[in-house]
Amino acid sequence: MPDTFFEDVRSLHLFSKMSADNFADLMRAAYVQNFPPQIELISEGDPSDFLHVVLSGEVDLFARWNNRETSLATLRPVSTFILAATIRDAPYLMSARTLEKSRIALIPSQDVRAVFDTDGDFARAIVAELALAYRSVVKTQKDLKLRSSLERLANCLLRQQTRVDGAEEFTLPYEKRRLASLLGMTPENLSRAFKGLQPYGVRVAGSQITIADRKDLESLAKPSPLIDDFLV
Amino acid sequence: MPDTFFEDVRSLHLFSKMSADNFADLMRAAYVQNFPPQIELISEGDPSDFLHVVLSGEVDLFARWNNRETSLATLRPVSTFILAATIRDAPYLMSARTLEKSRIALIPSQDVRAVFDTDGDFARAIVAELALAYRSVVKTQKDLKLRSSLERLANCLLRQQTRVDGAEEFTLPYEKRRLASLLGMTPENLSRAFKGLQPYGVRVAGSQITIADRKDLESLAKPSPLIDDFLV
DNA sequence: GTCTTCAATTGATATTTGTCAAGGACTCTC
DNA sequence: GAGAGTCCTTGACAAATATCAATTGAAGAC
Repeated sequence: MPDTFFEDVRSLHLFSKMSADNFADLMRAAYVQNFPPQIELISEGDPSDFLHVVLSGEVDLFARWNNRETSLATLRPVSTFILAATIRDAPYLMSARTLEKSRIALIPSQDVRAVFDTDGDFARAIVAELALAYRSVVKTQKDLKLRSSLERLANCLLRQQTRVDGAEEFTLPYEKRRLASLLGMTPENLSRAFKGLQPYGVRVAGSQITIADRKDLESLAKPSPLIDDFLV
Repeated sequence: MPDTFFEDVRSLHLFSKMSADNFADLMRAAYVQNFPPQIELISEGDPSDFLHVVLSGEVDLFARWNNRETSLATLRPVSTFILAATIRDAPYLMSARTLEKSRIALIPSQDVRAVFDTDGDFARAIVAELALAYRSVVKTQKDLKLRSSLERLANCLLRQQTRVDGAEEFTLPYEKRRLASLLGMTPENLSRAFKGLQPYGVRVAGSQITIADRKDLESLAKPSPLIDDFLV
């Protein structure tokens, strides 16, 4: 094995409580690969041969239909993806591409399923992970169906500000056109939405965002823990 | 216990493989209640005290924000709901109301979590259920973000036709305004969308739908197993 | 430095979707 | 069968969002 990515993987909630033996079993057939940016790691519809773990870099999950494309999530280290497909032994519903140079650990799906069948702790960890993922998608769906694009952007900025401990000024974690896609709008509309937030004290300079008065922005955004809080 | 709803519950994938003892434990504290139509069973934000099982009738899962409301799913017997909240001991993300007179079994969440911690089979069944639910929401999200409302309706009709074994004529399973909400549009727009499907051979009379030529409608809808197939 | 490239923005316009108000169709009750 | 209630539909209009084309702006290559 090139180096000890073991530690990184083991540190994930998903793997931290399982027995050492079972973890070793999982890691035996796993391997790590480095990918350049803009590589399509998996394509929707493919059989789910591997559970993926982002060790470094950044990965975009997206979906295509009828020549259209939309981003569904962005993954940063250390996190797994395509867990549900692996568990159900079903085809991927999303495609994934690297956004930057990334190290990805690949764990054969059949090993995951085998250990899952014998290790209760692992099964419980998977449950917790899936329940979290499920709730996260439900929140996104509420965001999409209940809010206008301006409101979605406002709440997205507030969430990001919370993530950086409330700093008045911060950097957008995504390219703007991908942010637009994540929020379910076009890049052009995102530009206009940023302008639409100026009256609420939002200043934009490149990817630098300044929120002059959080309360002011909240009066428009009306953030709700049942949509915007990651952990609830 | 009033009668043997045990059998109905036990027949669910979720409970069919767990040990008889553990199932009995779960059922000991469970009870069944009959509700009239239009009763709000649970409200988003409430603590998840019970795992619910629809034994008969019909239940609507919906969400509210800022005086707006949207339907997220409709449940028919026999199925559970609010599993993820129960598992994570987190507040409900959706509200639920009966649409008709319904019998609901209520299983205390703490019992579910307790058995889940000790019964590996139950934990694995929950994993399978959650993975399915997760994938189902992801598909809905793809539907919402990648398709126009006309395309969503077209695919919804094709899915329904598949559900009734391809019959040319069938009945809509929902009230139209709730269908509109499920599809993320207004009732007015749903009416217009039905008209927009006339050129593709869709005939509407009340809740009776006739699809003259499935191929024709598919040329517009472009259904994809990765969005429209329930089991994939 | 200049050039190239690509993302981001802007303006003009088209399409989609929502809103409001009115009317029609249906069921239910009495 | 008349009336009330509800859902659905329709039309006119308004708002939101997308599209297309052109321009600006910033980062890297040379």
